Amino acid sequence: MVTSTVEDYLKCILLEQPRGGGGLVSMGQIATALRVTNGTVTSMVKTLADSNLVTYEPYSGVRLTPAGLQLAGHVLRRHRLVELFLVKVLGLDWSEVHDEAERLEHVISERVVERMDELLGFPTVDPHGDPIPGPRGVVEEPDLPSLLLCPVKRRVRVARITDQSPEFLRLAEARGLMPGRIVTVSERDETADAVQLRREGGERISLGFRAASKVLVEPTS
Amino acid sequence: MVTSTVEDYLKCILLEQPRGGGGLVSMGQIATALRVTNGTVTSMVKTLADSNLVTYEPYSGVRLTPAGLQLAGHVLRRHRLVELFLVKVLGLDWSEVHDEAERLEHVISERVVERMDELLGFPTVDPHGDPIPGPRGVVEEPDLPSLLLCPVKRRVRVARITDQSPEFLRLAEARGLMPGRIVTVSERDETADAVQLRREGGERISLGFRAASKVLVEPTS
DNA sequence: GAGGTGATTTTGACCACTCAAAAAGAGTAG
DNA sequence: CTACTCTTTTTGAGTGGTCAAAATCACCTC
Repeated sequence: MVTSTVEDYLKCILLEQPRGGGGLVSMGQIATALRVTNGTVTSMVKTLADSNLVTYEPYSGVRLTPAGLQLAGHVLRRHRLVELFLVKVLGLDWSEVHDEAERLEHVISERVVERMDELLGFPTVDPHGDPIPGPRGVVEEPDLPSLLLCPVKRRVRVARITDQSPEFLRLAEARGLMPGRIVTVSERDETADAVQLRREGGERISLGFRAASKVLVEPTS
Repeated sequence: MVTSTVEDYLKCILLEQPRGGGGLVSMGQIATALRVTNGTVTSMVKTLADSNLVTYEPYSGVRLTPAGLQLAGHVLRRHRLVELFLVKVLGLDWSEVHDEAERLEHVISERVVERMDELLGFPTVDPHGDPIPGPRGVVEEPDLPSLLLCPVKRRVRVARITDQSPEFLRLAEARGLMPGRIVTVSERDETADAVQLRREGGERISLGFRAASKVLVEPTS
């Protein structure tokens, strides 16, 4: 039986694992992300390995097996679909849906997932711009630049916010930095640790480097 | 912390407890309903009593305290609202929503409950005709006669189906016995254990006593 | 190589929930 | 009152998940 704790570990490993899927995820990473002690992770990871959901190399880290990857992908699919559903259908704020989805992702059946998917028109991204894995649990995370790395003085479209905390999301919303919005980076000041933007319509926004790195963008077509 | 197991026990006691709320619920009743052994119930009930959610009289039974009643009422509210939501908004069949709601009732937040309630227009009954407790968790279960006890040759309205099993619900649907439908009991035959009905529109239906007792009706106004 | 530092693993314990089986109580028929 | 039955309670054990603290390992610096 796959418990919701197991699902949490798998999803966590999927999210922590470096792009491409080749790398190992350390116990400490998982422990931090899941707010659990190191020892707990070690023992849990062993049972995951016993179930062939991860390969575990002591003192080095874990990697998802194909089975683990698929399971994690399905959990992530449910999570992101639920987030979008809560925003679009139930009218919740995008800053409050993460925790809710964190619980719902473990209990909704495939039937319900299908219905939500249909009702939402088979969406590809959630309210934060995170890609929604397909029905087979496969995700592809496009490699987008952040406001810290994108070309200057070019119109770009906000594509994704990589910090799910309510605080940051509320800030992003207040600044008009939701997926789909068009902005232009007018200047970056290394020593001042500041990025200056202009929103379509003219409003000027200033962000620290740390915040700017959490806003991913794509070129306007 | 109120675990979902605790919620299950409380909801079960609420549903098993005789109308009016005065009576005691036995360990065996709970064990059967929850598909758990007697010993498990005894020990669990003790911890519920320690948390002041029930009063426990050894060898006799349990009764919900006001705190337990309120908690159970909230769980039931979530359960029934979710059932209706799944049918009305997600288009699931009324025969498949019970199990789904059984899990969802433990994880949805008050925010989500409020939104669902609003979206559904503050409904008072779920798809099976079961009354939905109010925001304070208070339920009142009207005392309705079944097809076994209602007046003969009088038009009555189907109000509630008291068997949540998919099999029975599918049967009821096939016979057109959903809440709101108008029927007339034309005859009851004690020895044949059969109840004959006529649906509005003329179609004749035959039910055994056991099945007939699961369909509650109210007089047409 | 020899330490030292930081991460990892092991150990022993605990909590919530569960079962199977044994013990004890309640109620009934004679 | 006795015997029998049915229910309830107790006991002992197991599972999944967790922690704190001790032991161990890997790696970097000298």
